[in-house]
Amino acid sequence: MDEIDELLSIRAAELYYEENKTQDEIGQALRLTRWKVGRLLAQAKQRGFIRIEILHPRARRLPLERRLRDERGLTDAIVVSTAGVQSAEELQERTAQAAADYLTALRPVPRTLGVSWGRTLFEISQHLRNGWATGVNVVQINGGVSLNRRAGTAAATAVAIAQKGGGSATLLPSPAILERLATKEAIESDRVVAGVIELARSADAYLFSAGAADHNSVHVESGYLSTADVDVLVQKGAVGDVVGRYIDSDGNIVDPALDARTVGLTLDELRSTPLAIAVIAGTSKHPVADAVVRSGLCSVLVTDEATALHLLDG
Amino acid sequence: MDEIDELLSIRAAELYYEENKTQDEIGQALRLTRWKVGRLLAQAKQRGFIRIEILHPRARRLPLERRLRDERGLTDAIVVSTAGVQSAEELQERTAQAAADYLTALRPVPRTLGVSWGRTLFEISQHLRNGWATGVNVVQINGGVSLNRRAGTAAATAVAIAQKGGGSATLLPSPAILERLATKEAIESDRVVAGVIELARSADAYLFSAGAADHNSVHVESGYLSTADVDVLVQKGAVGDVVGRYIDSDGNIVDPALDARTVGLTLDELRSTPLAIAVIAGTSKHPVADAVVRSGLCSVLVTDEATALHLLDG
DNA sequence: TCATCGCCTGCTCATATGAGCAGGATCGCC
DNA sequence: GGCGATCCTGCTCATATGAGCAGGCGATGA
Repeated sequence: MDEIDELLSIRAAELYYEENKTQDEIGQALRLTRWKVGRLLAQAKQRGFIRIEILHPRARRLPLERRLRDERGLTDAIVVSTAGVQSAEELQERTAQAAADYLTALRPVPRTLGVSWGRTLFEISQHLRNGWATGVNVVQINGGVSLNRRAGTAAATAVAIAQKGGGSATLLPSPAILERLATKEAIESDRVVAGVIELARSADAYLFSAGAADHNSVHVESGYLSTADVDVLVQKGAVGDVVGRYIDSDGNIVDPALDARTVGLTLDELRSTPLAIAVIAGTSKHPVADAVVRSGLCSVLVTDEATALHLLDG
Repeated sequence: MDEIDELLSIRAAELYYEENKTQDEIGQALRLTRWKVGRLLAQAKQRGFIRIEILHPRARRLPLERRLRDERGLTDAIVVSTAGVQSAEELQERTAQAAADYLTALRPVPRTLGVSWGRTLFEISQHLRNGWATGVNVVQINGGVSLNRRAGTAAATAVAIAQKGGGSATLLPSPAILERLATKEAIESDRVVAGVIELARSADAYLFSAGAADHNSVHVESGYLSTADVDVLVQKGAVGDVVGRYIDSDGNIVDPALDARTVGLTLDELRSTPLAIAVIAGTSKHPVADAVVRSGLCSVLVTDEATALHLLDG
């Protein structure tokens, strides 16, 4: 296309999209046939001169979703738009809303849903509507008895999801990470705990997020890890955690000893489930999102536009 | 419209604009009739959920142009898009390009074109193509013999416009501002100078820019005014200058004594001409652009999107 | 309870747009 | 300069979209 056609296609686009003229009218104005105008418009679109954006907190990016499915082998993907987002909190909220929408629309409705806990999961629980499902039982898939004043959000999350879905919650009565391996093994052999974990293994679907490997982690906030612990993990290559287990950029466990002290479903168990829904948004989580998707930890990903682009770039 | 319809309209817009589905297909997917889909899309547009942008350096904003004509009484308006502009220079370039395009397309072709000088005018002269007109004579409308090393850009501007338009330039051989009123009157009574000014008065069209009242002014750079002089003018209410004459926000001369020492067409002469093309772009020129348009100093305005919005806001 | 109003729905018909094709101009290549 | 290949143009026809309208539905007030 030469420069004249390029300019004409811009003029045509202005008249078509901003002035709502018909291609025929544009043809008369620019002394072209209407077919030529149609072709100019098609070229303007194809060359990216025309940008159409859907500006709405609930808007999604279907082309990115398709690419994630096709190029990253996901069963499904939900990508929320970042257009007009002012803060990280807003992005988090949009993503949580989308995850809640996804759960609500999920068919067949899972009878048992395994959930992790954290800021993202809590927000999802808040965005679910009463009656989002009828009779969904929720089971925690990793340890979540908090050590400090934030105690209870893990439980509150699972309970809220269950109650709003007309079912009940089964909590995993255990810390996330234990100090000694022996204690962890003792807890896991407890009949109640073992039963919960067994139930968790049998869930129809799993919903979890991932944490970045930084000092803002809920594990630091909850007192399971110190900032120094996190620094060590990062040095060993950790990019973040999934259900309390820290992974490197290939999705491998960074510190097997630490992992052995972590209560809950293992990553391999998660990987082998047919419906694992990961909800991961925000710039700080790009590396861990990448690891999760590459190593097949989730079959469904709910994320934001920027993260999706990051995943597809590599 | 209730929330359900709002969400549906977003889903429909995604499928329509991002996935190129027909309204009928969308209807099947969302279990709606195609008419409902059409209405949802219309509402999404009307409520501003859909934003269509034309991304191109040469793109214009026809709705803003129309509003400037209708609401600000301009004969014509050219508004360049600011989408994707990185720097003030880029904006300046786009606007100069648009001014050059406007001149080239102008019908009837002016036989004599009066021009001012400055950075904007120089850039316009550079963007004009050889043969943009056949036989346009150019005449300077304000004094432009520079006092320092930048000497010659005023002349170069007029000459370039004339040469590329297949005509010749008539320069006004006088400084822009003289130190003493008597000198100014003496120069204006000189036969050559008087002849040039007479020719300038008879031009078919005028092309000029406006300067902001700040220390970056070409008058400071050229040595006609000191930064202190500018500060005084600003204190008296100056928002900028047109053909070397400083005006306040109502378009009135700020300092009549200074104005009397300024050589060239007066503002009232400019106001009474049928075709006065002002080219004004950039945030720093918003106040002076406002004054120029409000006081009827131009009949045609070439500007950028942000400036246009500023003009229409008030 | 019922009449009335106004909005919404799904239609018909007119118009706008896109797909595909045959002829012709243009370009490069010898 | 001649020749073929390629691209481009303007058409026909099929499809998609928008305007406008009649009927139905629910809300509202007597």
